[in-house]
Amino acid sequence: MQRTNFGEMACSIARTLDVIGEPWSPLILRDVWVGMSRFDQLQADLGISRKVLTERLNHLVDQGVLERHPYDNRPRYEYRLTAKGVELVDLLMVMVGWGDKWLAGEAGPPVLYRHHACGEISHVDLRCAHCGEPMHAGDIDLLPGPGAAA
Amino acid sequence: MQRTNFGEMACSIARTLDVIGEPWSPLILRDVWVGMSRFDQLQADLGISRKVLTERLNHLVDQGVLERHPYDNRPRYEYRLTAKGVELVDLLMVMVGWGDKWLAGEAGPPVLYRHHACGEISHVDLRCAHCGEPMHAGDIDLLPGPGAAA
DNA sequence: CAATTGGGGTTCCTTTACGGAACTCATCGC
DNA sequence: GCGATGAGTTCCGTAAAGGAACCCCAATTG
Repeated sequence: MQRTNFGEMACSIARTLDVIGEPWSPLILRDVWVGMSRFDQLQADLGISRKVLTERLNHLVDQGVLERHPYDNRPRYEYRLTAKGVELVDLLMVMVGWGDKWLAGEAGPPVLYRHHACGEISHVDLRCAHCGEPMHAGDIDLLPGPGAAA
Repeated sequence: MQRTNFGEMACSIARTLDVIGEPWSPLILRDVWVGMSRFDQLQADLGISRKVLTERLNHLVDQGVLERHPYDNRPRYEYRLTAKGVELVDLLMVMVGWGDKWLAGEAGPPVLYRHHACGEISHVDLRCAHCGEPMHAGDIDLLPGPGAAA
């Protein structure tokens, strides 16, 4: 398919896509997040080809998003989220929020979140890390940062 | 590529990927978000093949994420975000946040956000829509929802 | 009024990557 | 010793990305 390399672009969106933008990668993270951690489990749950699953897991491990943990004396491994990977779950949670709102249809959302702090069924909302007020597309100005392209 | 159809899965992540999971789609949304709206502009800025750009734009319009607006008497169009598309920008903002933190390196982030409400350079944080407390991977329990697979 | 330009796509061809099934390899438990 | 199990690898057919060339139409330009 001869895919363009997004990792070289001066854009954090493109760079993030270089890590998890390939087909299946977000779904693999989702499964690992909810506790599915072994090769055959993932393969069966996703219905992904074993070849592609191998490629994706290697890439995610290379990128420091997943870690391989031996769990037996044999060459058997579990995949776990690293700290870097755990923070990617934020992205998944936002995807879930958008998909629940715009794509779930009559049946409603497939999964609900209960928030530990308040005990309620809820979902995520984006806030400014500085002042705590809502922060969405129209609430910001974009400025060139230090890593901007020359 | 004979890609698996994510849209049929009972998972809001998979369904969202069905809308914007193909290569380039998030970058197209980014460009439209920052005001780049015409075919040739997008093509030149992204370096994407015209064929693929055509396919992606059609798909995003079909999915109700972008709208085509004529801007001349000739057949000339601008692409704009719909309400559904504007809310996808949340996803982009979270990707930026993660990429800035984990992938920007020495040079620092390529782009900065100034939040209108407080005037500060900031970034997004995920909060519970119900109680306003932080809401990340470890702060929730997952429960089956009404649209769960049988 | 013919020639050029520019936006917005098609068409065609080559290269890559996905899907699926079969196969390998090492180690247990029996 | 013998099948079962986990974790991959190999191989082939097909579909999708990349790239360049081409097309259509309206408005300038000379």
